[in-house]
Amino acid sequence: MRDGDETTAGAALLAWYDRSARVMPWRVGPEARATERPDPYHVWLSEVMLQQTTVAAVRDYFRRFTERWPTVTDLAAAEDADVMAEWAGLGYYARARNLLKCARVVAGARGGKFPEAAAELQKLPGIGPYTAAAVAAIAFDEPAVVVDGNVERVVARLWAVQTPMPIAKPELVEKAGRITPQARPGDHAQAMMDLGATICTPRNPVCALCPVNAFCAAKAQGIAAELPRKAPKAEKPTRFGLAYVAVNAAGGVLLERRPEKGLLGGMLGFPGTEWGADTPEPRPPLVADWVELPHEVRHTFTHFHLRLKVMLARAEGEGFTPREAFAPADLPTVMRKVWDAAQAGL
DNA sequence: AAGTCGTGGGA
DNA sequence: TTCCCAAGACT
Repeated sequence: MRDGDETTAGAALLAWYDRSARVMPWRVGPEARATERPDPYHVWLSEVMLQQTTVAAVRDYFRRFTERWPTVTDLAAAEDADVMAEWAGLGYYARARNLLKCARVVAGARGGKFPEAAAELQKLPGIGPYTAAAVAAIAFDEPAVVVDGNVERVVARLWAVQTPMPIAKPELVEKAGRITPQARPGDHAQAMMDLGATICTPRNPVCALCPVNAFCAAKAQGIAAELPRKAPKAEKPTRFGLAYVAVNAAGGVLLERRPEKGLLGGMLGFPGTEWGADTPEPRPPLVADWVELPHEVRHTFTHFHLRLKVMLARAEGEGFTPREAFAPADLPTVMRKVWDAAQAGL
């Protein structure tokens, strides 16, 4: 990309977007774009769900949330447990806790209306630099500089930035600002992200189909696939633990609500040991005839692998969740795997 | 300011 | 199987 090309490249990108924007439940279609503004609640909700999460994974969650809670005021009035259960399986559960906090601020102090400026949006729980800029641009037409992983990659390639991530971040933000137009900033941001998701992909970018390939320094140098550069990742350790599945005669299940902070914070789970470097000592939640299941559960989190031995027993006692109040879909995935494993032993 | 925090799909 | 990683935020 050369100085002066920004306007031309931006126009080519928008033209491509008008042709081939992907259809998503939270987007206003091209036919209505001239007359209809996106619902800020929908934009915010989708952007929070999309943090570090693929479009394919988000779609059904977005539909269920908006069907169940059509407005931010409805969401603000929801029970915590219902929101956490609806979020179960999507991951990064702090997002759900902050989502609810944010909804309650907006529905309360702000009378149900989101602030329109990126600087104000960023003060709300769960809204960082990216999400604030994205909501301001898409919902409120502010020419905010929207920088996510896609934009970083596209910009690094357009300017052939060799600086490794995350050191290159400020430089990439500055360059992203150069191609951000005053008009249609929301469509521009979504165009950059669509481009990164479908053409300017991490591996095997399809430069031949790229609407801005004529301006791309990395393509000219034949190094598009190598950018952005990044430091090698640390190896993931393996942790070990025990999980206890107790079922009573009525089909009730022994579950516990995990602490608000930390891994799987605020979610339901089976009682168990800590997860450490070695197989821990047994620590059953109640006295029963525990049987170890033949297959352990394996699950990988962001920064460690987990192997869980699953202990199963039929037992009676206090604190069981009644059969009709328990849905496996309300559990985070690792706990749903434990439940699935237990089914084989029942 | 590095570490923490999920998951499912693709290569 | 294993690795990579996706529309990041929080501490």
